[in-house]
Amino acid sequence: MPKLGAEPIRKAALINAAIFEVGRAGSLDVTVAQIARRAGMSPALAHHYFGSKEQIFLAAMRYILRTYGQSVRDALPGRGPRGRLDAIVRASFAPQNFQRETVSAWLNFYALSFVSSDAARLLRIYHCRLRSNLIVALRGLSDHPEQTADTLGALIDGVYLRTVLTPGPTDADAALTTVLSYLEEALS
Amino acid sequence: MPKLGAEPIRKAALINAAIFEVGRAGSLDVTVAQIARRAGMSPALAHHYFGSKEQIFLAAMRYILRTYGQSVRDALPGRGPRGRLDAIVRASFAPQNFQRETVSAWLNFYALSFVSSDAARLLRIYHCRLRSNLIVALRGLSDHPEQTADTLGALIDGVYLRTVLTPGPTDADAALTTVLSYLEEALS
DNA sequence: TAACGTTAATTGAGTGACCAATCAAGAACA
DNA sequence: TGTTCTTGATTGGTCACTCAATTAACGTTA
Repeated sequence: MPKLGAEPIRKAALINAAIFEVGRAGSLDVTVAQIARRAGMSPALAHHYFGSKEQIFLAAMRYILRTYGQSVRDALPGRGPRGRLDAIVRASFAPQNFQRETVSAWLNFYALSFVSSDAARLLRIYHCRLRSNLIVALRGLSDHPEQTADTLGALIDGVYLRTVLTPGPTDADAALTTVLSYLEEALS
Repeated sequence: MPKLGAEPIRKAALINAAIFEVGRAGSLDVTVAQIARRAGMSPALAHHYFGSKEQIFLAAMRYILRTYGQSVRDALPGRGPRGRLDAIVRASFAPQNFQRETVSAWLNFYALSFVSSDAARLLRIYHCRLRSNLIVALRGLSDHPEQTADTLGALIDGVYLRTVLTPGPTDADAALTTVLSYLEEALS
């Protein structure tokens, strides 16, 4: 049933499936066959479009990064410095970015950066951008914007980690409260 | 060269090798052959003593947990509440517990808890114990000991994560400073 | 518009590599 | 002699990746 223009649709389906499967398994140890099956196609087709499993993972990582970056950018404009700060933090816990599978996949892609230099590059870019966004937003609010930014970044990662590890439904509100309370203390 | 009493020595060597290899690879995706080779023996012997790869991982996880718990206990006695708090935090960044490979292995064993219920059990016990240790130590120092304990726990995990991801030598001092500065702010 | 060649989409059936786990057997000690 | 230690060889299974073949859409041209 070959309809033309299947490529972007198939690729998107594979990326979603990869995020879901990695998130579900809690590790990168998922087979191309699993991903392809969830995306509703044969493993051969997945290889046809992406060439290798690593390329699927990298595309998924880029997708998550892009989605996150977009939701930060959407939330930024037209507020004071404190508003910008809030926006960044809130974006980290917004529903699109805080599904259990997404967060779990995200953490597992961290691990990919040990093996793949492409993944390491993506991650470094993301980290630097988040850090400089935070530092800019913190200027004038904190006495040591850089230290506060580093603490805040680490805290967000840690909360992600614990969210994934805690069984049951993810509680975005609790996570957000933890981080915002820290900010409240740090900026007063 | 069969000398008697090799079992504990061989097991210890395998546990060390497993931590090192998992830490180095940044994932649980290491073969029994790799672990055995680093420990200076054949893969068959590793299976002989541990039965399965999962058992090797679990033993390594227990070892890390025991070492950490011991260094906390060593540092606890004979101080005020604030001293106890410091002791717990400092133990987390003490040299035995803060080698890059150890921290990396530790984070990867987190992931094991998705797959292995034994690993999940170990992890839950550790988390509860750390949390209650922190809450007790925070009583009288913080207005909301539980919230502070959760934030502190997440922050430590996050700092671990970032330490592993940052290339170059691990900087225990910087990590410690980040966490202690947070405490300073939170308790004032 | 009908016939035809080109290209995209799709998969079943491999292939080769790797790996966890087993086993039988040898070697050294008590 | 029996027990512990040790390993080479083997097995069964899994998986990433390839290939050849099929099907259907599209463009072209007579």
